Amino acid sequence: MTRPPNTKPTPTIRLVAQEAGVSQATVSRAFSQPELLTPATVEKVLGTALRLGYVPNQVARALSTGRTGNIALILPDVANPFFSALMRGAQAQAYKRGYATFLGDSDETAHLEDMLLGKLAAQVDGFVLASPRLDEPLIRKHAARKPVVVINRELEGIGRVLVDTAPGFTAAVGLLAGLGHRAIAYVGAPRSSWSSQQRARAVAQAGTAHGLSVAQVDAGRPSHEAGRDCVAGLLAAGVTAALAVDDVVAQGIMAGLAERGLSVPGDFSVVGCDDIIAATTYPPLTSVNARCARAGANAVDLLLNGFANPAPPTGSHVITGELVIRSSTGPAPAPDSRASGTPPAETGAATPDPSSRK
Amino acid sequence: MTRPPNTKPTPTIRLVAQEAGVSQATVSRAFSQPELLTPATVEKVLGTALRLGYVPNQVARALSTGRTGNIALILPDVANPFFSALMRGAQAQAYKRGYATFLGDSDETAHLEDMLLGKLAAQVDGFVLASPRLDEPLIRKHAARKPVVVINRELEGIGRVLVDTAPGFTAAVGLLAGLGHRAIAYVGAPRSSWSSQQRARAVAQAGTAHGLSVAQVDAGRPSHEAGRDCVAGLLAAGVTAALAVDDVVAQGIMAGLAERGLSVPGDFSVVGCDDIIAATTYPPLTSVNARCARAGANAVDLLLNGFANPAPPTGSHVITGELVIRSSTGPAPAPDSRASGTPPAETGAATPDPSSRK
DNA sequence: TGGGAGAATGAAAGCGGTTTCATCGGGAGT
DNA sequence: ACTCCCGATGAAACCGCTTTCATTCTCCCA
Repeated sequence: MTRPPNTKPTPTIRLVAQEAGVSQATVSRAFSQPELLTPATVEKVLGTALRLGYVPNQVARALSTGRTGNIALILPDVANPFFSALMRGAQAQAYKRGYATFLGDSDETAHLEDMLLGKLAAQVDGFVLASPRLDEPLIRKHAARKPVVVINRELEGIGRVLVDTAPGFTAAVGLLAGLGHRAIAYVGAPRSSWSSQQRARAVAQAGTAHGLSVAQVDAGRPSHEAGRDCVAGLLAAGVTAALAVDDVVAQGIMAGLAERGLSVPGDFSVVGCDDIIAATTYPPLTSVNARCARAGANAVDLLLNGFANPAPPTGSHVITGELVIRSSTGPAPAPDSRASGTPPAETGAATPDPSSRK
Repeated sequence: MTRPPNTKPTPTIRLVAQEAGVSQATVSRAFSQPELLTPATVEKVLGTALRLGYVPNQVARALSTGRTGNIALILPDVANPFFSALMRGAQAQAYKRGYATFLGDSDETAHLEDMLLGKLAAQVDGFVLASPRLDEPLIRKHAARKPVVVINRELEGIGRVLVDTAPGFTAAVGLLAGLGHRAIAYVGAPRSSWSSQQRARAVAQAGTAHGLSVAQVDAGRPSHEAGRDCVAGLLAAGVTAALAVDDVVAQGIMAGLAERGLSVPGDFSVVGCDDIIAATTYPPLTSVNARCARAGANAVDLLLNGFANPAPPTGSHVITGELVIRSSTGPAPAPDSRASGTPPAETGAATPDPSSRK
């Protein structure tokens, strides 16, 4: 039982009890249920505790009570802006409600996710699983042990927060149709992603409704590179606009277009999703706002509220993502003006930018 | 001792012991000191443990041993790509070495940082403090209780990882000087930031060495908006190139320039720092690589290695950031060619992009 | 004035591990 | 063949706190 280095012997409840001339139970109660004690006793105990610099040991308390005051947030990739934002919202909300947050990055792999869930289980009161890569039975196994709230995954009977970006994508397709585009593409992630599937479906349906031809492109792991690499395919397919699964891919597409001397939105329109980094490019990206931070905060609320009830959290909470129109979308190019290498329009299309004020 | 809701009785060491027909002590040893046991016994125990889904309870272990197997990572803003990347590296390294990671976002405030340190202290074996906003005495106070490693802060006697970007900035100034720029600017964050100070100094010194005039601009909290907003000032100051405290600000500057119809690098050169998101714009940003992920991983290593020693970690570990030349830097514009709104050069300057392969 | 109800407190049994110390066999040395 | 010693395992104490249950002690009311 070697103590870790650099740790001054911390005063324990026993010492305080001795010093104050009461029992350990009384000291304990002075901290957790003072209403059971005489005000005088409470004062005496708290006084000596303060004098001794005593602070209740959270670990011991957790072992005894079974509640840790911690939650864990597991997500596929911290470096992805969507998850960073989500994490920020979640962590802040947890802190606000008195909980500390473990972070687990699964590096997009189901296996690591499983390991993290297992390792952390004893140290937390519940999990928030963002876009889990784990298969359903495994998720349910873990959910049976500890309360779990998932984000962006449809699992009946498990608490979940869903960011419904379908309306935003539908609106985006409508926007493009109105701008005269006749052939568009959706650039998605692998089908394991619930979000990407949902978005693909919305684009396909809206495309049909507007009489557009819709190409579906799978970019693989969503990254800037992936977006850039699929530009050749997009141009070959003859589309004049692309909707991407997220802003990172959308920016990749913009970079790929720029490399070829094509301007946005003059020659090609691009729509992203998440709206975290959409405003940081030039031209700023038209994007579907996913309210990531709010999704994180809501998930934490759902989880924490569930602690009070005997039953696990089970409701589903839907957040609707709306289209934010900026300057990466514009009128479809005339059929022959393409590939002429015209310089980018300086001010973008005449679409408003309702979010530039934020 | 009400258990939290929704908790199936987790298998304990006792159950495994019964099931495997051995004592608790043996089960414990099978996990923590298997070399004391017969290989056959170990196998038997681990087998039944696996079958039962037993995982050692970290909380109980922590109470007994005094070491939690956790560390905490405190940083000013999770959403900032620099810290996201750092976090990713830190978390991965901690996991690799068997530690779980608490995340604390201080929202750039010293007070929250202090609270987090206090709340988490009992649950972790040590802290990694990235770019702490806390004042020195308070940091030392916490460091006296638990091992602490700081990133990007110079505190004698406390373990620290410093990302030395000065050489990169010096090289960047040299590059700009070679390209014919005579008046440049450094766009920094408030002076509370060690990194920004260090960079400002490097730019000033290198500028003097090359006979350039160097303007110092304080952009406030480093953000895309801040970068965009300072463009007017930059142009008014008559500089033809700017070095920014980080890539986010650099991208803001690029956006501000684009809004005014100025092309990069045709009319103006921009250099960023961190190199996390530098390659995701068009033109891709020349940037000083800060090796964020490595900084995070190194900090964790420093902290964890310190656990073995009786004394707290105290060394300083320096990571040198090198300049990565991409396409946002080019020859200084001819004095009169400015503001003509020429389209961006399609391929950027003739500078190589050594990192485009990554 | 006696009997309870109830409030304040204490004793002690866990929570789920780790670790010391004792125990038990079984070669090796002579 | 008889110690001696060591390697493998078990029994039990302990980590610091919570909580049940028992114990006192008051105080109120019949």
